Amino acid sequence: MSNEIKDLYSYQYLSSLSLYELMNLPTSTPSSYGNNGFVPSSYSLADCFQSSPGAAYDSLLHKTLGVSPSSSEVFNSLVDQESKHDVTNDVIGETPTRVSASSSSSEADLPGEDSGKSQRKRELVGDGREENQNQSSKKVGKTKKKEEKKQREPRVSFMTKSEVDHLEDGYRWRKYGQKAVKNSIYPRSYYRCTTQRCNVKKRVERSFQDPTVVITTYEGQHNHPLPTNLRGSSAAAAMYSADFMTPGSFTHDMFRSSAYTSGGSAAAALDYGYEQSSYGSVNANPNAHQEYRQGGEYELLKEIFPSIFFKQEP
DNA sequence: CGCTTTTGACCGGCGC
DNA sequence: GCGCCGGTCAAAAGCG
Repeated sequence: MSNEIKDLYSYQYLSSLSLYELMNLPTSTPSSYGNNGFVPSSYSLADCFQSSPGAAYDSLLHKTLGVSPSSSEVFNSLVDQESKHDVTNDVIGETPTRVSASSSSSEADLPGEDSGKSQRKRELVGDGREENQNQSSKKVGKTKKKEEKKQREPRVSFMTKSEVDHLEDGYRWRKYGQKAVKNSIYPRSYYRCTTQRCNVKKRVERSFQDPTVVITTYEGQHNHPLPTNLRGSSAAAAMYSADFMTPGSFTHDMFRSSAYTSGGSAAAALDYGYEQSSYGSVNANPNAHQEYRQGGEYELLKEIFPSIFFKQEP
């Protein structure tokens, strides 16, 4: 894990990138980039990645940083790294491979987190949640464990500039652990979705190199809509609910709304590690602090890769 | 009182 | 085999 963090820090961050800017990314390569700023109203980042994720990233870098060939290497190195991993495409559906999530591998950085030990506890106790986890980690044999690893839920990590560690994303989370992070003075917090039979997890940690940056990693897919009684942001809840009703209907306007609602921005990366993460800085509005993280990043990701974030009940 | 957070213990995986 | 590390558990404490 420490190596991954080092890798992450060695990557060049995207800077000054708002969601709105992301929305305006062209789908084509940088060479064809430059249509006088015209952007279709229904344009979405999902379109961008789905049509040509690599080109999208190149364009993104080109547009936001004013660089192209050298910074493209940043992305390429990510791709190379990712190509070593075992990507489960049936889980991620339409997710493009170059920015895809993986539900597996990462054996090195993430040892089986819900394997034998969880069962041990389950046998001793056993509440509703663990009963659910039982479904995914019932078998304990070594081969089963390996299979389990391969079937690990896809993970999505991204970085966000925020003053608060735990960002409001519309769902309710319960903290179940906190660990010191190696090579970092900031701890990592572990959260679980509080909804019954939903075992989505997320990890939150603050970047050691840039303390203004929060690294959030989601794992798993919610099997339920967003809670309507979202604390602190009924507007966000309404937006999320609408989003839930019409997955994939994300439009340019919605994106813009989301960006401004969240008061920030995020550039997402999918994988099981942080090495693919990049972030965009929030707009430099000193008065926007209280509006931080009303939700946005997660919804953004959910729109980009709906199959990862939302799993319909059978 | 019910829910959430804190925190030390514990476990499995992995590298040496 | 041993130690390190990431992840999880669960009792206790905190909070509204």
